[in-house]
Amino acid sequence: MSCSPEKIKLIEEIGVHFEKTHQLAPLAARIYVIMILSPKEGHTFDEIMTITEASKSSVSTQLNLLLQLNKIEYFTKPGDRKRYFRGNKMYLKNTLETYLASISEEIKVVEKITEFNSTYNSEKYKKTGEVPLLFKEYLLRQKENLKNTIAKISEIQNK
Amino acid sequence: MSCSPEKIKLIEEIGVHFEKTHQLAPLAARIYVIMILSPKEGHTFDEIMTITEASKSSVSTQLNLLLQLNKIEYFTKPGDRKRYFRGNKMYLKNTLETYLASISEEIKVVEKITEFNSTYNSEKYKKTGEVPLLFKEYLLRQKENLKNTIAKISEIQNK
DNA sequence: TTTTTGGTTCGGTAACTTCCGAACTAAATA
DNA sequence: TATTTAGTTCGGAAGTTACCGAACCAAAAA
Repeated sequence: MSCSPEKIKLIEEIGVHFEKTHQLAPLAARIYVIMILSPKEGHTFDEIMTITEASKSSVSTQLNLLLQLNKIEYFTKPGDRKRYFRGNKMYLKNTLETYLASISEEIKVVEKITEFNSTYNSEKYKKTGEVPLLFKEYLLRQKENLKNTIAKISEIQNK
Repeated sequence: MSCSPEKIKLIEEIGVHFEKTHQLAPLAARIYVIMILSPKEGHTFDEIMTITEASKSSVSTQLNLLLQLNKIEYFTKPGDRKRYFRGNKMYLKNTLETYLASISEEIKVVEKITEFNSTYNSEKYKKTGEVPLLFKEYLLRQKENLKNTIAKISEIQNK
């Protein structure tokens, strides 16, 4: 059940990326990558320990965190006490929904900034006013793009 | 030169947001917000110390970091040794360019994941293949959206 | 009933981040 | 020439994060 050198390399590489994009601890990010790069049969707790070379307690904590965040899921087999972990089937949709939430946040922030500047720094705002507007329009287009994509994915996954 | 309660509230509120979205230390994030919410005349080193209630050394370090990151700039007045700090006129454009870089990164990551899964987990990939494709299309549309917005902003700012 | 399996929980620690104070510097002023 | 101004730089303290080992627990197996 050990990993090919190629997979090990990807786990580290994409792991670093996921630390920032998903705001996860290094170990959690690596586990998440393993789940995404693994077949539907999933991995057991022990396999994850071996692949990550991390301790039992750390694996337990981070697995439970990922479960709670809905990034991974597990299934069991009859007459087998072990849990088999894999990426949540909805993980890309969940990712997009997280993006949607943060875009909405960002739109609010931009609105607060432009509102403040247009009332308290009006002479500054007059000169640069168009740029914040273009920025906001960009954010709104992106929000639409996200909503449409989420809708399309829902359509596929609910059929 | 002290701040209105409204501005103080915004500095903290948007500051927390900027810590994550711009990957800045708390103090750096707050200084950046101050710059964005301030008139074109900018603020001096001492004013920033008073508003943030931070030490000289911390303000110095974080100001230089923000300058290096091109998020803020300063100007001087003849016969006045002080520097006047303000948000970089290009800060929204710079923000979008950072977004563009990370989108391009993300596209690469998604490509690596789908490539790996389609060769090593082909049976898994067959069932979920459409979703990663939609995801990638979403990223490409977003990249276009970003590039167009950056172009529009450049047009305004270079005129 | 004892042991093994498949974990969880807790206390601590090592490493990293963030900030501060004190000493320093270079230019301007007295 | 001495002092003030406008910062910079360095060593370290305090707080936070990420991980580990050891003790623990509940269910199943021996």
